[in-house]
Amino acid sequence: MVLGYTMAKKADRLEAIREAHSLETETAHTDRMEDYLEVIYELIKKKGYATTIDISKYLNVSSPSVTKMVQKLDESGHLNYEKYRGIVLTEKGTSVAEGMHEKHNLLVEFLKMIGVKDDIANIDAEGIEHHLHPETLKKLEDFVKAAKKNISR
Amino acid sequence: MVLGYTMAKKADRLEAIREAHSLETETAHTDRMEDYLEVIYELIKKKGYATTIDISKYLNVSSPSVTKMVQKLDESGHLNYEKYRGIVLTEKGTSVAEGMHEKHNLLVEFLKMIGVKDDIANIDAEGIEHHLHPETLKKLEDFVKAAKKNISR
DNA sequence: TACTAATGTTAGCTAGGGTTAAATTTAAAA
DNA sequence: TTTTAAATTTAACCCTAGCTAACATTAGTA
Ligand SMILES: [Mn+2]
Ligand SMILES: [Mn+2]
Ligand SMILES: [Mn+2]
Ligand SMILES: [Mn+2]
Repeated sequence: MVLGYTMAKKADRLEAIREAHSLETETAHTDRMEDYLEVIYELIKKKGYATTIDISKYLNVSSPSVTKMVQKLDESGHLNYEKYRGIVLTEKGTSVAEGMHEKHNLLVEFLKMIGVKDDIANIDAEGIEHHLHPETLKKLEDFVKAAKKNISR
Repeated sequence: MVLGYTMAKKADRLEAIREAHSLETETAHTDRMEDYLEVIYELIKKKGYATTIDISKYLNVSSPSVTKMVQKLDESGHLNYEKYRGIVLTEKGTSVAEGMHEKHNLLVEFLKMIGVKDDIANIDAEGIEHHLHPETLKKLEDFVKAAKKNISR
């Protein structure tokens, strides 16, 4: 059964929190970089290119903030940036962006499934998408898939 | 049925992202403040008091970082702080901390339910707990409650 | 082609949250 | 009660990510 689980003895909450906070981030990029990459990716997918102004519009930040972040993403190898000319995602940047897209997708799908309304599902997905362990992602996928199957039965 | 939902036409992802990023935070406290309050609350619950060193240990930060944040939390009215003496959570601080405790609880419970292992559930809960809309929280509660009922049937 | 409007970038500043090194204060031991 | 050790705080920094104002470039219009 999907929901077969056992109630573990309530382990020390503080130890769990300590464990959670003691992890070093191995990703080498920040949540905010992920947000920018996500938007750049969606813009390129939709219009073929991503302008400073469009990025700033969808992230609700000023254009200088976009320029600065784009320079940083160029430095970190997530995209190639030519001043005044344009942005191209690298393999690396595309991979991160696609990951965000999938996570966001999955989360919205799940949230809507349990009855959360569309706009709120998207708002929460935007926050949660940065904090999913691969294992969690996998289990959530399995769950959503199984739930879909049950519905269409 | 718990999982009755309809597949909405895939609305523009960019618009959804824009909507999500256009929200002003009405909470007046940061995610990090929430983390500190959570740990302080758990420490006091367990030992009766929360020292600088213990807080630093469970958040994996240096003691000066703790002192600084505690000063800020005093300023914001979440706790009363007496230099070198100690910390007492106010009504306001307690309320925030209890909220974190509940959200963390609920998330771990749900994640374990779908098969995520204990330690990873806690790690993800620690990240996600700051990004749950009240509506999402409610639906997740309902879901977990319903799932529990089904198991014990 | 010359001028103007739109777009993009740079400069300089802010706030949040973190660090290490150097005081202070409190607690423990002699 | 003095001396030493532990805990805490302050000082002086760092980095991320944001902003406004000013400047530079590109694109569109006359
Ligand atoms: Mn997203
Ligand atoms: Mn996001
Ligand atoms: Mn937590
Ligand atoms: Mn947390």
